[in-house]
Amino acid sequence: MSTKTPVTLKFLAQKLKVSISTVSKALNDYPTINAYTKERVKQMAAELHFTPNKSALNLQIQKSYTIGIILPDLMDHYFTRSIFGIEQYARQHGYNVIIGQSYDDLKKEVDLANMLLKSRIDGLIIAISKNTENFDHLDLFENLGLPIIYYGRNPSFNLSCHKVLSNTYQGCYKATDFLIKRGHKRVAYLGGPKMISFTHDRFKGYINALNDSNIPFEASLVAYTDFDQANTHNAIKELFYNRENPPTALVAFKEQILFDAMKYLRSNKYEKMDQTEFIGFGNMPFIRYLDNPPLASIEENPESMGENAIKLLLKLIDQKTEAIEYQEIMVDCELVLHQ
Amino acid sequence: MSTKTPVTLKFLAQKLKVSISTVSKALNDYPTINAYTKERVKQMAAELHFTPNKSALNLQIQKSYTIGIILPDLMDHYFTRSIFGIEQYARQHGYNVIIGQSYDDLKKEVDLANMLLKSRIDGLIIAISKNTENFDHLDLFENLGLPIIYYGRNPSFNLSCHKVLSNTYQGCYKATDFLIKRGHKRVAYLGGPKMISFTHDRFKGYINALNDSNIPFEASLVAYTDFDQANTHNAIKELFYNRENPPTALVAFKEQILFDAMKYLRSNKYEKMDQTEFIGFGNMPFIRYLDNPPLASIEENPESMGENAIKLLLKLIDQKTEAIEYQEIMVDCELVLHQ
DNA sequence: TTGTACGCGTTATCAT
DNA sequence: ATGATAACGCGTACAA
Repeated sequence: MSTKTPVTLKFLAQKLKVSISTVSKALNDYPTINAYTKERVKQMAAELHFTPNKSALNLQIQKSYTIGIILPDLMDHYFTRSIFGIEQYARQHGYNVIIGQSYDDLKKEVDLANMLLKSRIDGLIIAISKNTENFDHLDLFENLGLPIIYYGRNPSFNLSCHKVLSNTYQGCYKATDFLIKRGHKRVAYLGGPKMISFTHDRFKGYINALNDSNIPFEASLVAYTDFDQANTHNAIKELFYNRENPPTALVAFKEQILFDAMKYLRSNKYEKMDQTEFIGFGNMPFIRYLDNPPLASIEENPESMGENAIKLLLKLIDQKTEAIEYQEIMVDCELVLHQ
Repeated sequence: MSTKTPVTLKFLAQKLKVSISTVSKALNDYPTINAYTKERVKQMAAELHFTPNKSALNLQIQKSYTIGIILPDLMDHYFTRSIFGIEQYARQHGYNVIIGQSYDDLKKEVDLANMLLKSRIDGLIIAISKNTENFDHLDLFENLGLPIIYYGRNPSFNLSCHKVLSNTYQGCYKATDFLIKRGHKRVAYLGGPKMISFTHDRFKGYINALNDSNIPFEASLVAYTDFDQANTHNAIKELFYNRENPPTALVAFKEQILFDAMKYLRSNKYEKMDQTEFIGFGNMPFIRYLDNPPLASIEENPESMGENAIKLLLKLIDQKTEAIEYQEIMVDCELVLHQ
């Protein structure tokens, strides 16, 4: 009861008075092993709860059947949901998954990458931190022949790589177009941080939707913010106050930002609140708890993005052939109505 | 560029024309190795980006420096936040962390446990699924001498084990007492599923707070629900409608439930809404987006719970001595005001 | 039908 | 100061 002897093939072999390889073969159903012997071995293995040691296996087959995921933050439902898509498919195909959070900190991201390197993962799926401009820690993987999929966040600096991203352009086009079709002539766009490429992709969707409906673009209907509440309030002041013609609809970069904006307008008793319609990116689950939810959400389908990422990754892992062309997969967004 | 030779000690040794053990010792700063040799070896190792193979190390030292976490769902901020506490402390002490989601499904939980067993983790921290009544898959760990900490969810059926839990009794007492001190004579309690022990622990806190203030208990001020919206609406009808003296304050099992309740009352224009005060368990981050937030939240401090769990686990791992007494750690809750 | 021997990458012990 | 060897647990080619 006190000093545990680990249950290994060797241990089983000694107990059964056969050789180690007989035990191994029996457990792996080798046809050359006597049925009775197999029975004895399997019986004893079950009784003692034998489980093959993964480290030993990895060492032997030179493969870990493990893939790594690095992402900024599990508190962000976008990423948490993406894991669901990855995990499902990975497990079905015999792969395990190690998740690491960088907390949007480059140093943590580098540490995680090195840890995963030591663990000899077979491939990596990563949503880079917002400060990742140097890719040395990730290039190590490619140099070793380990495939990387960049997903969820666009590594603008790192052009030649596999990417799986939400089609944020299409999502923003769809939302803007939807608002126009509902009769809005004055649709505003509230963008996110300007360093993030998605901010500009979405802007393109916005402006193309306007163009396609022959609505003239008006610079004063566009403002930018980040995840700081005060900055969002300022942007909203710009867009909605001290002007003759405030917008009648708004498309926002992220629902977190949108909710700050809506709360600000409502608590300041913005008089045209009831005639103004709002759409943001995210489709967060707690929208059901809001007394006055936005008109709709742009659902980015993170699960599907995750699934696309893992599918591509496993293809690259299996394909021991020469590296295939770099892929860029875009996952379409949908509009989800709340009212 | 095409057929990668893995960078191992052997590979380095061949390149440098020294023995494998010299390389190993040089990299590990053995005092017996010539300074110049060390330099040469380290130089080459850095150049070729050598990283020791974790599987080989694990095999050799019979320890993985990895701990497993099994929890129901990363979409639940309570668990996601608990990871933060675990990760920080674990990494500081040289341990890695593997996270697995059971999605509250016993079969998935068993699969995860077996996977972690194969991976030869050094210990496990688990929040059991709501269906976990049989503990065979977890007893395997204890039989192997691997410590388990049950956390976040109370395994009522499995008495002799280490537990780290939120002190839900104390939290509910505090909230109820706070409401009483604010002048409320009629405080209601909306409990969660009756199978969950926390439901009853919280009830005890509620009723003890009443007693300590000499407020008579009234059965009609207590109702139960689960995470289904319709059931919550029914419970709220019971508590607030068709009666002379509805409660003037409510303590709810979980904020998800509380928000459903508040939205229901508000959208039905419950006339005394403005004089009624609400408190729920959770302190969810999106409360800042609500136009009418509850009075306060009971903050369960999941990070601290995670940290307590990992601290105890590492103590048990290091302590190769005979198993110490089973511990039950309670993490106190705090009241966080929103108005 | 079963057993022996080797190698995966690493460290530690014991030569040299 | 350096090198040879064994061991960790496993699968498999080859020998018996």
